Order: sequence, then structure tokens, then C-alpha cells
Amino acid sequence: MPSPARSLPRSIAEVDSSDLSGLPTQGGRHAHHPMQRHAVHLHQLLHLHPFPSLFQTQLAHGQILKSGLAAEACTATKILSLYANHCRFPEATALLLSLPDQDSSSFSSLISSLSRSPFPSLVLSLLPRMLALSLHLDPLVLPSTLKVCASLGSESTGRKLHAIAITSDLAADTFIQSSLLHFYLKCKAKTDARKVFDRMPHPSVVAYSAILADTAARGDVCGTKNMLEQMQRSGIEPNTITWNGLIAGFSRSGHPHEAASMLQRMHLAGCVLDKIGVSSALPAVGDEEDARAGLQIHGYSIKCGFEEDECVSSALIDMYGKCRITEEMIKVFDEMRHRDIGTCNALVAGLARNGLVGEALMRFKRFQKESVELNVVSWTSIVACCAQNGRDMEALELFREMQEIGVRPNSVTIPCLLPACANIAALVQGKSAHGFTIRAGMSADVYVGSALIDMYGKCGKIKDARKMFDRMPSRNIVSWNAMLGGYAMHGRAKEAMEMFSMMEKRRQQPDSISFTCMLSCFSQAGLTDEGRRFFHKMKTEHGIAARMEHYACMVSLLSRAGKLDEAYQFVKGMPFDPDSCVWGALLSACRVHGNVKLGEIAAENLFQLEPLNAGNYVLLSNIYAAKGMWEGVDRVRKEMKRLGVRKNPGCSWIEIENKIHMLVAGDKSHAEMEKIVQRLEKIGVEMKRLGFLPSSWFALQDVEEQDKEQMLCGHSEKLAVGLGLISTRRGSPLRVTKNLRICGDCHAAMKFISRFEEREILVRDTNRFHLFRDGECSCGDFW
DNA sequence: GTAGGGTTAG
Repeated sequence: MPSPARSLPRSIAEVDSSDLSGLPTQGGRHAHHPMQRHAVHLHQLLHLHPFPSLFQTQLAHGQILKSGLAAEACTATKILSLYANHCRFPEATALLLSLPDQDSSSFSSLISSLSRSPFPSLVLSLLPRMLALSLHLDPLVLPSTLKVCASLGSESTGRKLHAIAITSDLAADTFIQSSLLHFYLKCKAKTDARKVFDRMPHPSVVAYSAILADTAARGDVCGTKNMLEQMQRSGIEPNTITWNGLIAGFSRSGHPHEAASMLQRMHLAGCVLDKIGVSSALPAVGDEEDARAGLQIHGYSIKCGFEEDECVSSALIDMYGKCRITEEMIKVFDEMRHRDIGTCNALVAGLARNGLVGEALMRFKRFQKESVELNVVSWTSIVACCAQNGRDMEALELFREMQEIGVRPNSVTIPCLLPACANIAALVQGKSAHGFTIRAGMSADVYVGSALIDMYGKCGKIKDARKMFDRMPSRNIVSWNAMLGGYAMHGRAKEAMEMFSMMEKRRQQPDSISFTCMLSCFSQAGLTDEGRRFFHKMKTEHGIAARMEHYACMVSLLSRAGKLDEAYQFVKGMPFDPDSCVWGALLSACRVHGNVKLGEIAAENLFQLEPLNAGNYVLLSNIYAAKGMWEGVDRVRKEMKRLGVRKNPGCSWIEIENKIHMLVAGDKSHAEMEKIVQRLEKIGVEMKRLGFLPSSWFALQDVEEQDKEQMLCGHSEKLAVGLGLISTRRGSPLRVTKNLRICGDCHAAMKFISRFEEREILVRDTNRFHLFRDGECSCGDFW
């Protein structure tokens, strides 16, 4: 016998007949003819030995290949089943397909094993051959085969199996019916699923469970309840699986109250919640309000000893993350003895959701160090985490790193990454991600498409955004809103309105976000009456109640058009307390229009709501400075000092030759800083000479001399333009993105630079795009 | 031989 340590042949062809010398022979008898000898060996090996090892199986396989004994169906079938016993499914499949004579029982038995193996997809390589040979598939194997088709989404094969079931008179079998039902539900062939169900004379509890879980998951509350009633009327009681399916379905479709009610009914029916029920029910706990229910379920899980189940724990982690109970979330994770990748991912996502980027990145790096096999979900989570928390450059870097180590981004990764490109207008990287989606065959994905529209829009490429939109094979409300948002940012009211009419024509219902985009667009474009009309239309024609962001847009719309008092009246008439966005819109308009009185009211409210936001103090201070009210400036500055509020540094990005450069106001660390400053100073001299004196109207006035000089050319957007000027070809356009609103001083300087240097400059600030061309700005100074 | 669970997306 070969020792187990002996290395296995690398391939069947490598097995030599001399390898058989070590095998036991029967009573020392040796056959003389080589063919006979092989046959004896094979006989001994396969039929007399009780449990041939994998090595022996491979030897036998090698023998029949060499000696032409392959025609012996019985031997081949035996080898086939031995391979299956040793979980060598790919070899078994290849062997069966290579046999000249194939019989239906070998196919059926191998398909049956494969469907339960880690290689269910191999079933799909056997089925076409079997169907082509018109071989009969064992009816007992049909349900598991359909299950494979369902899980792999192989719709056409499943449909063929349905036809076979009908022609072989098997369509009345309850198992086959339930399997067909499940198959059509999985393939989202709703009508066919319903047909199968309706044709069942007596649906079983399994069939009811499948259809109930699906109806609940589609959010059809009424349909689910009716079906449940019908089931009970026909004398079939739901079991644990039925209840769990209902709970999971309602949780997923965003009906937490229905899920809770099912949980209650389950309890009343005497069914005990198992760990699958726990992990199905937890996702229904969506926010702080439901946290009590979540805590109860956690207590119950501890009592039952469910917390060691990875699914239960990751559902708990997710629940605590959504309820913003982060300490408990981390505790659940840290107290687990065995963590799987799902739990690690849930933790990273939970930290990300709560803005704990540093902790998320630290944990992620620790997982890498501990050789946790991070998958595409883990990487997507950490990329999303950075992109959602302003760490855009790190998101891009992580995206690069994941590909470098061979983790392939999927159609979720891309919509997570693209906002990072959009935030810092990293057009080259965004385009490269676009290229990736085309190569990966994701072009039809509606989430990917919508994220690309958003990215192109925010990178200043509104025409490319529209091209993307027009090419999408299917669109949803997100796609439409991305396009509307793009037009809003570019102040293109005409196009936005055309888009809106197109939505109405194509019966795409606008949602609350669509109206936010429209109102913001009208605000950018200064179309007060249109804005008022849409605000009204939203409620009367679409039944959408105005939310905080709609009020903020209206305040901005009115106040930027100079109707400050009307804006203030509007705020006072709001049905709920205005938030910082609403007061913030009023305060920035007060700065533009120099209204001290209203500015003080808005600022006072903002200081209450967000005492540590430096931007509000700076705005108020600027309003005072513009009027020469130095004691006001001083008061604000002292208040900032008292509270320890520091100015949020201005930060701009510019992309030069595939590389994003970040410039921070007052930070001189960029390698080219000396040249940048020289260039800007030269421009400053020219501006002075030609009478375009930089107004220091918008800068904090009462500052030390050194700061004043820094302010003159230290603003980050100016530094970025300076860098662009010294490092790109003459005449080529510059695109700059800023984390704050562009200041008046810079606005004037950009106009000058665009003419003096003959450059098109596109600056995106928090609000909108400003296209500077030949001394003018697209916003018509309405910034 | 058929039905139920956790993690990434505006």
C-alpha cells in the first residue's frame, strides 16, 4: 500500500503501470497478458478493496486511460463514484463527460452529489450533455437540480427542466412543484412563479412558505396577509421556517412593524424563535427608536446561547451600528470567540456609518495583519467608509490597493468609490473606473450608471453625464436625480426643467430628492418664481410634504435674490424648527447682501444649533468686517477663542497628469510652493497695475500683517490655480474643487486670471460650479 | 429530493 505521505500523481497521464507494483495482489497469482494483468489489478482495486483511497482511484483511472479499458462502463462508473466519495467533483465530472457511453443513472447520481457539493456549477456542465443525449433524469434528482439552477440564476436550464417535468408527467409531484416555484421566484419570474403556485391543487407548507417570504420581501403587506389567511383557511399552519421567512421578508422590504407583528404571531402560535429567526428579525431594528426591541432580542440571544453564531452577531453589530450605540457594537464584536468575514465586515460598516473612520481604518489594517481573508465586501466597506467621511484620497488609494492584491471590485464597489472621485473632482480616476465598468460588463447596472452620472456631473463634465444617462438601458429614480443634481450644480435651469417634463412624460414619479434638485437649481439660477411654483407643485401634484432641505432651498432661493425679509418670514412660518441648513442659507445670503440685523439673528440660531462650527463665526465676522464694524469682528473672534473653535482650513484639489494635488490654505508644504507663490505674486502685480485691485472685502480684516499677506494669495483655490498655471500647457483649462464656498476675493481674482492667462477655469465649491472665461463668470457674479 | 438568516450601494 502506498503510504499516505507519498505524493499524489500530478495528473492522470503521469500514473505509470509500475506504480501498481506496490498494490496488494490476490494470493500471489499474476496474469501474464498485460491487458489481463490490468484488468485483475483494477478488479482487485475497485471491487474487492472496501475503501479505495484517492490515490488508488487515480491509479485506476490512469490504468483505464492507458489500457483502453475505458469502454467498461461498470469500471468507469465505479471510479466516478469513488471520485465523488473523495469530493473530487471536477475529476468525476470530467471523467463522465469523457466516457463514450454515458448512461442516465451515472448522470443522475453524479448530479445528485454535485448539487450538495461545493461545486454546484458543475451540474450545469453535465445537464446540457444529458439533455442532448435525451437521457432520462431521475425524478428524485429534479428538485435539487432546480435548486442549483435557482441559486446560480441559470434561468434557461431551469425552464428546460420544467418542460421535461411536464412531458415526463412529473408536474403533479409536490416536491417538483415547490422546486419550480422556488426557481421562478429566485429568477424573479414573478408571473411564472404565480402560475406554478396557482396550478397547485393543494399547496404544501413549503410552497406557501416560499411564496409568503417573497411577497413579504417585495413589501406587499396586503398580499402577504391575504396569502397567510388563505393558507390557514386551507388548514395549513405556518411553521418556524414560514415565520422566519415572513420576518426576513418584511425586515428587508423596510416594514419593521410588520416584521415585529409576525414575531408576535409566531410567539402566539407557539413557535420558538431560533437563531435564524433572530438574525432575520434584527435588520428590522432600524434606528434609535427601535433600539429597545433590539436590546430585547440581544438579551434573548444571550439566554439561548446564540451570540456565538456569526450571523446573529453580525446582525447585532449591524443593529447597534444603525441605532448609533457604538460601544455596544464594538463590545459584541470584541467578545466573540470566532469571527468570520461577515462579522468583520459588519463592524467596519458600522464604524463607517457612525463616522468612526479612524477606528474603522485601524481595525481594517489589523484584520490585514491578522491575515483575515478580506473579501470584496470588506474592501468595498472601507472604500465607502473613506468616501463617505471626506477621506477621498484614501478611498482612491484603497481602491488601487485592493486591485493590486487581486480583489476584484464588483458592481457595488464602483458606486461606493465614485463619490470619492466626485468629491475631489478626480476626473482621470473616475474615467478609469468608468473604463473598468465597461470591461467588467457592468454597463447595464443602474447603480453603477447613476454613480457615473453623478461623478461626471460633479467633475464638471455635464455633457458626459448626459451621455451616460442617455445610454443607460434602464433607469431608476436615482439615475434621474443624479442628472437633475448635475444640472442644478451647473445652474442649468432650462435643461433641468426639460428633464423634469421628460420624467412626467415617461411616468417616472419624482421623489422628494428630485424636488430638492429642482429647487436648488432655481436657487442657483435665480429663478424665484419657478422655485415658488415647484415648491407648491410638490405638495399639490405629487403629494410630497416639504422637508427641511426643501425649506433650506427656498430660503436660499429667496434670500439670494435679495428678498431677505420674505426669506425670514418663510423661516418663521415653517411647520417644524429650522435646522442649521436653513439658518445657514439665510446667513450666507446676509453676507452677500450685507444685512447685519438678519445676519445676527441667523448666526445666533446657528450658534445654538452647532456651537463648534467655525464657518458660522467666520460668516458673521465677515458681515461685520464689510461694514467696518470692528468691535463686532473682535467680539466674534473672542467668542471663538473662548469656545476653542478653530477655522476649518480651506482646501482645494487640482488634478494634474493623473495625480490629485491637495492644497490647504496657509500650508506651505507643497513641493512647488515657491514657484506657485511667485506666479501668483506676478499676477497680483499685474492686477494692481491694470486697476483690478484685490478687494479685501470678504477677508477677516482685523488680523496681523502676516496673515493679511497670506490671505492675499494664500487661499487654497488660488494656490491650486497657481499650481495649474505653472504645471500645465498654456491655454489648457484648469479644474479646481474646493471644500468651502469660494470667497469674493478669489472670485474676482479668477475672473482676472481667466482673461490675463487666457485659461478657462472651472471652480467647484460646496454649492455649484463657476466657469471663468475671458474675464467673466458663468454665475454672473451671483455667487 | 422542495421553503427561512448577517456584511458593501443616492
